[in-house]
Amino acid sequence: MEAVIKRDAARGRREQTKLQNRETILAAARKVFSEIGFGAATVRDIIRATPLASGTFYNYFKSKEEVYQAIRDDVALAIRPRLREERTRADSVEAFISGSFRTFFEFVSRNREDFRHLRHAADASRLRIDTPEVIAGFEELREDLETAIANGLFPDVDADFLMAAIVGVAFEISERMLSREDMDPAASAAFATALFLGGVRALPKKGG
Amino acid sequence: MEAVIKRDAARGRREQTKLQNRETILAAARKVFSEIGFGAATVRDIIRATPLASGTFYNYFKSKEEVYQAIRDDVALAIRPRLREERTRADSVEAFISGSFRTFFEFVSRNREDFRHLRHAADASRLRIDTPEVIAGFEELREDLETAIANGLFPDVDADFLMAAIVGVAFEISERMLSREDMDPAASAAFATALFLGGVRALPKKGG
Amino acid sequence: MEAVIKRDAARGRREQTKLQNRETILAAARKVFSEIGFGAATVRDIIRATPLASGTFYNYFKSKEEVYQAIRDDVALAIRPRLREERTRADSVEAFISGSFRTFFEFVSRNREDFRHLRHAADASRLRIDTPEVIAGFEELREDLETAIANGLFPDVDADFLMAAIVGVAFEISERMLSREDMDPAASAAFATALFLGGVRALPKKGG
Amino acid sequence: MEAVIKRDAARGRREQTKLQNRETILAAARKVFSEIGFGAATVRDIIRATPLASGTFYNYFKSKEEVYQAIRDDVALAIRPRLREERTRADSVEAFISGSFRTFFEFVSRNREDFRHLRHAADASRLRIDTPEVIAGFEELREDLETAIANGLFPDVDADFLMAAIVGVAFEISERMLSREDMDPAASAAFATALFLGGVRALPKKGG
DNA sequence: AATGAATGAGTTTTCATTCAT
DNA sequence: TATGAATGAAAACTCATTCAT
Repeated sequence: MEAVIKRDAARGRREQTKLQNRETILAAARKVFSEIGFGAATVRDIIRATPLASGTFYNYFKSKEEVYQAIRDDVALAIRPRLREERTRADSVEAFISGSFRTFFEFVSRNREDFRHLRHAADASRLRIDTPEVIAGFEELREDLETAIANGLFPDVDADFLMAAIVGVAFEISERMLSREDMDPAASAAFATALFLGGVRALPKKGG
Repeated sequence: MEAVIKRDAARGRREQTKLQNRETILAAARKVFSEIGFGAATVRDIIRATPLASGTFYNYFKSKEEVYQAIRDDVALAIRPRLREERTRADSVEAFISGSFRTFFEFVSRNREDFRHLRHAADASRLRIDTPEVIAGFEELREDLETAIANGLFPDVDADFLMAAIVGVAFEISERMLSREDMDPAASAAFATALFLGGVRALPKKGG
Repeated sequence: MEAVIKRDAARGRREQTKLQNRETILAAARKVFSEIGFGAATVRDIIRATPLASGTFYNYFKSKEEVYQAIRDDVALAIRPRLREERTRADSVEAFISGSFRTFFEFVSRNREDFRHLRHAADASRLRIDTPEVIAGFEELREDLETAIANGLFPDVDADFLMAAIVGVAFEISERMLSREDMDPAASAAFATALFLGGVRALPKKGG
Repeated sequence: MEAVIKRDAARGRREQTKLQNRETILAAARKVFSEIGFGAATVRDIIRATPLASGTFYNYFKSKEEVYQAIRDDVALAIRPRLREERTRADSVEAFISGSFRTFFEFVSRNREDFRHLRHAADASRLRIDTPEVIAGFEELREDLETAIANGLFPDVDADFLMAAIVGVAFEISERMLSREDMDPAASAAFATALFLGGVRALPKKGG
């Protein structure tokens, strides 16, 4: 009886197509990388975050490095069209900047649980981890900025530094936003947008 | 009396050796972290980069995390007074912003090895551990901003968000700067300053 | 169908190997504990007394403490049903007491290796870990005593204390018995039984 | 200034005579052995339970085995006269038995804190540890019994088994007693004494 | 004699990878 | 192809003991 039950469970798992197993591993890897970082992550960690057996991992990937590459590829494939669409829609610096921040802070706000756990990782420590997705997102942002500069939308500035500034402000303000009772993504976006469009003197007055 | 003097001399030498060993370990850790990243580094790697015995490591630190915190604290302790001085001297928004960024990027440039391990190509994860020293540095910035607002130097904006924006831009642009062959702290400071004073449209033209 | 049969056969063999490995480790641990004592024994000692690899130990047990508990549980599981049967059959105080002690000392005598490590000359410490199994055995004894009291078999005494007294005498006399060349469970049982039925003045004369 | 304070603290320690250091180490060892057992105890554990430096240990003892021997010697020296006195005073089986149990349970009751911590050692495990003192006490009890038998006070029974029975009952009932709200050493002693003088049928009725 | 940091051998534990089923 | 236990190399950590002061 018991054996039969066990066998059925096994079949259930087995009936996942190969593609599903691959996706299962990739999803687990994304989770693990975002939680403890690529360097500290072990193949065991990834397998443990999966219902699969350890040996199965090696049917799909040779190492965690290969998984990493696969995630980068997947993400790039999935994200590029959306970003391209947004980018072509922006017809001004204002639209580009405010659209980016609004989207980002709303995303953070909607997925607050995913972000918050990062802050409770180790006792007094804060971890900010660049998963393959995040890095790909950064690269995409730079490409978009370069395109915008080429199109005359932006002045001919250092796209790399500008990308860094946007990313830095986005992440740091997110953390502040997450620590507040009345999380307000619109206000956060307004603050960051004003800063990038006119500097500190253009910032909204407090409680205004 | 004589015995006391002797003992004190002994203690002096001993304490110095202790301090030197601590520095030896910290230096080795800085090297290892910057070479292979924090996540991938092991305590063994650190010990191996040292002439000391394995057990000796544990006389000074409990884990690589503790070493990391010590490095961060050292750095924060070194830069905080300089930043504070710069900001206290400032009599305009321009002086406050440009002084802060100039000091910060120059410090990062001069201590590039300590900062490089914050993010390394071989390791896709970025670890930012906020030790009490680091947090205190952030708080100092906020306090200075609040004082500047009270003094009418800055408009009455959200000091918490502004602090976050400054910190985010400083750290992210530092990383970009560190990854470049021709590290140019002055240019980095000019970029960040221009952004905070006038927004993207005030940014210096590339190669300008 | 065929595949299923094959798989089940495989599982059967695998499960058996697992069980055998577990037994191999437990046997090695019994040997090591009885030779050098529980406190002084290391996981390495246990592994070394085994043809298995070091990592294999950790597939079965987390620590030597866990091995110890497993041994205790095995023993308790083996003896509990016999004791219970003996006590349930008893129709007099004499039968209850003498049956319990006879069964216990005979069991100890037959499984002397499992019990010997409870206390060993080389180790001055005696460890008694009350796993759920062992505690359940004690509770069973108390329940049986309470039933016997309710049935008028025993006077209305403190069942908790009486249980403690029986357990204490059983374990301590076992240790003495195990340390003797001519282990004599019948004599041990006669001694304990006489004590519980008539006190020290009813004890058998030495060598009698 | 700080150095001076340190030096004074050092002098305070140094002014302990050699004998005091020896006693300090022995007391620490007794504590450690009773808490984690001789086998599991390390020299480090003993030093840690001391204000002394690690090297100092080796000025007094070569190993933990040597400490153990010293404790046994000390205890034997201190306890023998008292036991001899008690033994010579007892002029009947009743006096011997009831005196022993009364003394023991009162001792346990008065030192409940020392005994209770044994039960909270490891989560669900109970440890009973024979320190040198305890073992010496057992041996003394056996000698006393043998003397009593020789004097015709006790019948000619197996003194080793009788000692084991007394010890087992004393310890197990102590545990039960310690777990009760209304700890009553007199009642515990009465129970054990009645058992040893007349068997289960002579036990006091519950609540009587 | 007292100190306590250094040592490195030894123990504990984890991990990537293999392989029989 | 999936499974998951076995493996043993390597990492993490502890310890008894020494020795310069």
